[in-house]
Amino acid sequence: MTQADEPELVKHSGKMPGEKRKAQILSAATKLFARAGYTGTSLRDVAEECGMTKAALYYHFADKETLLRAVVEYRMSMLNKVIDAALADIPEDQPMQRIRAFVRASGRHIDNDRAGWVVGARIFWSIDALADRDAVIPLRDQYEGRLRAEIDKAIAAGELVDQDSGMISRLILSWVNYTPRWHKPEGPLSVEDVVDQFLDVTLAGLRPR
Amino acid sequence: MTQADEPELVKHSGKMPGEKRKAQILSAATKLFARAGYTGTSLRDVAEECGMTKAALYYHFADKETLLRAVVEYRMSMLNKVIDAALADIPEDQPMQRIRAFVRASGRHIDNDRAGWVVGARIFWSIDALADRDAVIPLRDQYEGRLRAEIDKAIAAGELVDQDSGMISRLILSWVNYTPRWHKPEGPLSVEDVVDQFLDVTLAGLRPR
DNA sequence: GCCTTTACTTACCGATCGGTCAACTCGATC
DNA sequence: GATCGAGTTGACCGATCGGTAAGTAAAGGC
Repeated sequence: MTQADEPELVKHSGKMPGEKRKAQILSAATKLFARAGYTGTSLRDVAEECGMTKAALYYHFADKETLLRAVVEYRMSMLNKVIDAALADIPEDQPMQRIRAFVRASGRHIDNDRAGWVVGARIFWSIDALADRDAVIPLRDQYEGRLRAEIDKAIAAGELVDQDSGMISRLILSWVNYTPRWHKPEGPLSVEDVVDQFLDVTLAGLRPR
Repeated sequence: MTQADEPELVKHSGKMPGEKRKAQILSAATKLFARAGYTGTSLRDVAEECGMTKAALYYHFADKETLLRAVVEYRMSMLNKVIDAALADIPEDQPMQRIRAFVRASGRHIDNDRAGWVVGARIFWSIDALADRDAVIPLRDQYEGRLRAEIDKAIAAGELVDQDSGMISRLILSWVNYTPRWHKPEGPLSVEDVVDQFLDVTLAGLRPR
């Protein structure tokens, strides 16, 4: 599921069954795209990281853009699964608890898969010439919609001030998305810890008077 | 000072005095780096945008990295000037007002020079192979230090809860830096308006009980 | 034993990249 | 009007890019 969980996938030479190879390529591409950017990563780099030839990549993916899209689609669908699992435990009528679960699960996801997050949240959306984002946009909307729905419910229940829920969700997603830009994994606080603290401040600032 | 203020600089062919040409190149490079990224922008693109040849670029800048560094140094020093000017009007013993002035000036700066902000805040720091960031790091520290100093004063004065000022400044800079990622210039709210609203929420959440 | 499919390799393509160089233009200086 | 240097040009370099063509080793079904 995460980079850290797939150590056996790197640098494996020789033939591999298609699905396993595809997963390995996705993992390697995620890592390299996150490190050097999309245009800064060559397909030779990706192939070498997998212990294979560049030409073999084209057996599994049509071209470089398709590979990038596959990386992002995979990571975004994983994120949505994580969010769904986190919200499943919490009653529908507890929007404040569900907001916290959303934020914590997002932080945990970033802790588990930083490279995937970088590619999915930063790199993918900043490639100007990228054609056909159609498959990924619904995945992003699903993620953001989960949060916004809970904010709306919290406002309706009088647990948050009656402000535009779009603005509130963008405020929250700001520091969720920005944390890995400065956060160092080796520090005492995990990303999950940090966003939990930030949520305390933000929710306190949004409490109805 | 900003992209919008330099329309006469683009596509001017023929000879130009060195300083003016350099400013034009910086402006064009800023725009193109922001649009397509560093590796995604070729020096031919930059030269063409200026109405000159790629070879002529090398008369003004040693290489591509030097050009990027020059772009970022220029934009960061402009940002620090804007911040200094905004803080100059406000008494030293009013840290909360000074925090707001800092945030508003940052938002205004983003409104005025989005491309410069994108290159300076996003692209520059994500180029992994970039050597010698030494000239820019102090400029960034100066910017962030301005905010943190005011937060420390506000905490000491009992106007903010006694939490780690580094975390508080990172929380604030999160949504300041993240706003241009979703904000559309043609909308009703400017970046300055948005960060002003976000500051209301955040400061309310940090008020001592 | 044969044939198809899967997964891959070597060799190559044209385009473009960052960067270099000798030669040129042209206004200012004397 | 010769000189000089700032600014620029076009032609070129080796390297690398994304992508392709042709062929092959191994595995599985029949």
